[in-house]
Amino acid sequence: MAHWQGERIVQLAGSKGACSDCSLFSLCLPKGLDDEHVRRLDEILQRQRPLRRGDVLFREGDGFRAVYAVRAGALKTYTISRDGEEQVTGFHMPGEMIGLDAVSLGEHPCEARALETSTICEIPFPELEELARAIPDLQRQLLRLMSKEIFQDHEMLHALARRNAEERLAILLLNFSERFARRGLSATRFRLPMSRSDLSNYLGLAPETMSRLFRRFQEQGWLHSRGKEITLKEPASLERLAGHCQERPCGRPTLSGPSSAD
Amino acid sequence: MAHWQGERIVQLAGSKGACSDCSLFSLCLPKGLDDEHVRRLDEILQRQRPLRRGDVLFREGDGFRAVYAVRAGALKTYTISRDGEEQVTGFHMPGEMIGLDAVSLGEHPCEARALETSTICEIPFPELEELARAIPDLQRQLLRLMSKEIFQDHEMLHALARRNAEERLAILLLNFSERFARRGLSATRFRLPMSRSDLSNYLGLAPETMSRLFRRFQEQGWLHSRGKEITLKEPASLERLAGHCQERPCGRPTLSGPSSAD
DNA sequence: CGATGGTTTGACTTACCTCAAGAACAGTGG
DNA sequence: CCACTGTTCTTGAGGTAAGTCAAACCATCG
Repeated sequence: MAHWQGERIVQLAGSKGACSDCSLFSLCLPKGLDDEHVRRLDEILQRQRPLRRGDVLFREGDGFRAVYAVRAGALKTYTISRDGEEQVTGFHMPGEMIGLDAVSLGEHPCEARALETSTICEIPFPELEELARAIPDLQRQLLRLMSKEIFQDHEMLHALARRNAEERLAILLLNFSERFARRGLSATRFRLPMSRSDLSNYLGLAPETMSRLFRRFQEQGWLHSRGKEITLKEPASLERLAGHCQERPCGRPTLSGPSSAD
Repeated sequence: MAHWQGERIVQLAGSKGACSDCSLFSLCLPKGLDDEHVRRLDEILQRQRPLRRGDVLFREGDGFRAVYAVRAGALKTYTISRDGEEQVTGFHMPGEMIGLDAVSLGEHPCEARALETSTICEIPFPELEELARAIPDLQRQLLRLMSKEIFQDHEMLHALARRNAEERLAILLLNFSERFARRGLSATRFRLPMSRSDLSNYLGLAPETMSRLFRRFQEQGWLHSRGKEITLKEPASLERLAGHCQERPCGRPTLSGPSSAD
């Protein structure tokens, strides 16, 4: 499977400090690492890549060498079926991880593309594996991270298989709300970095349906949307809709994204 | 979340030898382990549980202590939403793994139930983690296993979001065909251990639709089905249907189940 | 500025769901 | 071995949520 090397981001920003907000790093800290470990972790987190909107981080079929942590911006990952059709498999916000689905095949089964100007940390996988062996907490964290992604995919399966369009959108909006809130941003006013068609694709709907849904939600007074800017005015109503989907009585995010913390 | 301890399978069959066909074990062997490692691996794979049709391996919310490898029989895993609705998240055949989605939460986010008389290996997770640290190949295998599950879930997302009912069934049938073949069984004649409603639930369809699909496929001469017994008569036709979904030109299983090998 | 691609809106179609009623099947106990 | 009973499966009729098509609208950007 050949790729256009031209479009690829080859340049690695060499210098600058480690991204201390990267998930693996921050997650390990609280567990208490000794200086030597911090230093080594720091070392492999050095490299950063700047991406502009539309830039490709990796293509389907690319050899798997590293996983990536989003520092700033946002990316989407998507598979491409033989007829060229895309299926968005996830949106990735700061602090979240990309590429874990490539470990088993040894190549990336999906493509990752920046939705806006983004910076990401490249974490070479062999080094990470090696280090995980030395640092039990890191190994555990890595396993947790992957496990969480499985768990979230299962919630998404549930949403796609059992929920109607309205419920899916409600789930998604609350999911993003929760992810923004976790980063210390507003849970009710935020900017969705992806297009409506990316959203609709992710939710297994037609773009037209997505558009109609936003209008309906707005008519109900549940939210205000102006382009990508969203203001949730009645989160409770959305929760009522999404509620059916929640696996637990309350509190736990229903469809929390591929975030790093757990 | 309280459970009926009564229905739980508490008894652990003590004695008998390790299950040498369990995925982790068999997967590590080819990589060449020394005797000591084999012995230790053997040790934690000792315990087996016999399950009868309908028996519950673990419930949603159960504390996470171990992962499980299917030795014989078949199980399904499913989440339960607040309104009591089930969503089947996977079918698990011999050599495949259950419970990896529980690592991050520390409790099982889904329920596992035997579809027929089954025996499974319980693999205590702390011991497994510990051993993975000592045996690099095992660590890698574990990461691969989880990565593969993510990858497969993404294929399933694609199927649910972008494929119609016929295509989904074709994909599923070929998937099972491939899984049976891998175990050395016939790829064209097999017995699906689950009910039509489990199948339909998994594929995000109504049971009635499933029934109609089987009839249609039979009318087309693509297969013969008598209850749970399936005979694929024109796999090529099914492949043509499912083909749209394949991520790669050919060869690779489209929606291969949570199997151990890769 | 015009070109391009994303978004909205409306009219129409359809794949799949729902409901309901039989038919086949699988246990269970006599 | 055969009724009996509760499931699961099948089949049909009819409804509807969401898709498709097509056109207008609107941002963004060279």
